[in-house]
Amino acid sequence: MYACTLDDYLGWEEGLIRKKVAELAGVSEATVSRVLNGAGTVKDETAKRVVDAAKQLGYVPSALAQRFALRRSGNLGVILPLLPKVNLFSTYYFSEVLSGIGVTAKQRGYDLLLLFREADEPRDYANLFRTQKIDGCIILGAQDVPTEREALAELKEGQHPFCLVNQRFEGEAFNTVDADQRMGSRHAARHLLQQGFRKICFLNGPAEYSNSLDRLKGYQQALIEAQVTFQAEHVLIGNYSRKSGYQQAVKVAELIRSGDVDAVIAANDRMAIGLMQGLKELGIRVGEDVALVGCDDSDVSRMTEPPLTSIRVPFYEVGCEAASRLLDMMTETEPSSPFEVKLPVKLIERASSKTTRTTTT
Amino acid sequence: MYACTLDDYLGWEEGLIRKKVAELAGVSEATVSRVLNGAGTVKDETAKRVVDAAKQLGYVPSALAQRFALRRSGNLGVILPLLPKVNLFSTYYFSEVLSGIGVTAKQRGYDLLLLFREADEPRDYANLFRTQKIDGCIILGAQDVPTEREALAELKEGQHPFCLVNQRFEGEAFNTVDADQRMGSRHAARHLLQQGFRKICFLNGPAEYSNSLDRLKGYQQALIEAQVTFQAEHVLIGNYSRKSGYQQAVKVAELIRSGDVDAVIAANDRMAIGLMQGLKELGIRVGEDVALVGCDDSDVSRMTEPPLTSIRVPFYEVGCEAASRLLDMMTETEPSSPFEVKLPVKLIERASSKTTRTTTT
DNA sequence: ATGAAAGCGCTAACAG
DNA sequence: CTGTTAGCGCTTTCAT
Repeated sequence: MYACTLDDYLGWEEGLIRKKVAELAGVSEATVSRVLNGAGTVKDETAKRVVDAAKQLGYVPSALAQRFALRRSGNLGVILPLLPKVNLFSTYYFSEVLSGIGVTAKQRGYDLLLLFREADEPRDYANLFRTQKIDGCIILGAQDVPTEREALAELKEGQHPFCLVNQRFEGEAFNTVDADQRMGSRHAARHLLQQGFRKICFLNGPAEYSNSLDRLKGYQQALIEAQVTFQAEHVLIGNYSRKSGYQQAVKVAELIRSGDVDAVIAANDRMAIGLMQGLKELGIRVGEDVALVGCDDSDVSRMTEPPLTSIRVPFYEVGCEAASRLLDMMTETEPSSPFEVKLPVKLIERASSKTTRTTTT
Repeated sequence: MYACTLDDYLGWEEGLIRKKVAELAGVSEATVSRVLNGAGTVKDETAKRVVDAAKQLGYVPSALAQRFALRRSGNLGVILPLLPKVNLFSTYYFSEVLSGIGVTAKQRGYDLLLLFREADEPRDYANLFRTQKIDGCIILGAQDVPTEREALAELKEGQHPFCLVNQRFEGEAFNTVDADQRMGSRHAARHLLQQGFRKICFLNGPAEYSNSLDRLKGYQQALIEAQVTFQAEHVLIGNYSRKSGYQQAVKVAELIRSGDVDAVIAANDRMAIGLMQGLKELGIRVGEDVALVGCDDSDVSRMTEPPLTSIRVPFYEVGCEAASRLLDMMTETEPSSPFEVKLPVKLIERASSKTTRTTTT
């Protein structure tokens, strides 16, 4: 439209369109602004003239100038770890959360600024606010390590609105949206217990992720509820990568062969799948010799053989919720109290956790 | 730092920091600007004083104001289809490309603005430039449909720098970075032919994606080179989803049973996996009764049983290349000619394409 | 209901 | 080498 305007071919400067619109509508530039923002009070008839003139000349206000004048970037920052090569996180997880955030932000007139955090890079989140690149931010893949805590404390200190996704920090009242991982692994363990498994091993992720601790707690809780004694040596640790699951297979295989273990819960699908492959190579059949449950219900859980029982987490909704809450907080005038949301999860039963056996040994 | 400054507690306005810095360093505000941008010529000694003063007061220039003054947003837009629910694209693909773009943009001082395109939404890419939200953009998941061609033509008409990833438009000289899909499926077909398979079926994606056509051509070319007659009924069409692969299994099974087909190439891994599952349910074993090759070498190709032979595409590098070329183009003064880059792919042989049979029927 | 004018924080001539 | 000054395009009082 703009490119085809007659005036455009006459060669006048870009910067003068606004004035042209005002002239064409027979009003001042201030009124053009008022109309296009729906702000102030303008007579319907003049408003119409302005809108028409703008359309005719193909005028669209510069978001850049608007935001500068308003001293708001209009951007919601999303900080996330660099994914490729290091496949500790599932791309499924990020895609879903990101989509949720994106759709919500868009609905509310915010743009998404994607900020990759490289592994070695200092976490200077506050600077993003100082430079006015973002008005608020959502942090994915945060870890409970000192540098992260410092960076977040600095954000809070500076009154910068931010929200963590899937990571809580003990002792700090940060805004958080999380899935109820504890309930998830509790369900998983219960599901196995109900089928008669009693020797359940737990392949967890690193303690830097609060999710790992939550899952462990849920597992322990279920055992206690079923009056099964918790055994520390039934807890193994991986790093959420497929490889780490694969490597633990040796250990798990031993436990199975010695009769110490008859079922396994893995803290995510990637490790579950690695474990499955490792066990298979060692001659142990998942779904027959041992039951297995994963976490995340990523798209690969349907693709394994046998299909993997898993905990479905509403990642898309987690993203929506985080963005929505954060934006609320950003648009409110009086400071609201920090939120800590937990979304429900669901056990999806598939063949990997259903053996024909009803009891063990 | 800023939050802890002594002056801060004295309650002066945010907006005056810059002046304070200038005063503290005993220079004008213009010199502060010069120093912080490394522009102009400033005596080393004064520069040092300015840097110190800025550090001491915790002053960081506002990117928002800078960009406004420079009339450049500093943003690289990335347009991509909304992923969740409709799983036609692999999240792996997007994560990799996006990471490549992100890292490259960051190195060159650009920020990434993520723009989700909802399915029903009009493709008004040009407006993003008019509003000065972005200075250039990369388009992922574009399709060869009239509305897309129009939107892109408008961009080109307006001289807006943009680059397509993994999609070319016949007859248009748009900037493109693509993988050599044609060579990929040619390799795939050759690989099968070399092992004695002669009845190779091709499960392709929709024609709206140039990749689909490229892959088909490579497949046909390999057949011709091996003097095997191409048969139109050996080409099936899915929509790149796992489900569509699954659904085609019935048809493929028939072809296999009737002895018309002994190997299959699927245009992506998702369909290959769906097909694999479908065939399995129909009692046909991939890697034994039929050979199968996928495309993308996504992370799931290693997780199937048997592992899936696939075409590895350097998606991360595709992202880097697209961003890099586009940024070059944006920073050059004289208009350069359009580029059309094709990155090499590689066949990754796994068990799904290696049967013990050496010939057929 | 509308116009005039002051600024948002920074850059970039242009002087000196 | 450095200070002065005039904008960048928009919003927003403050008058009228």
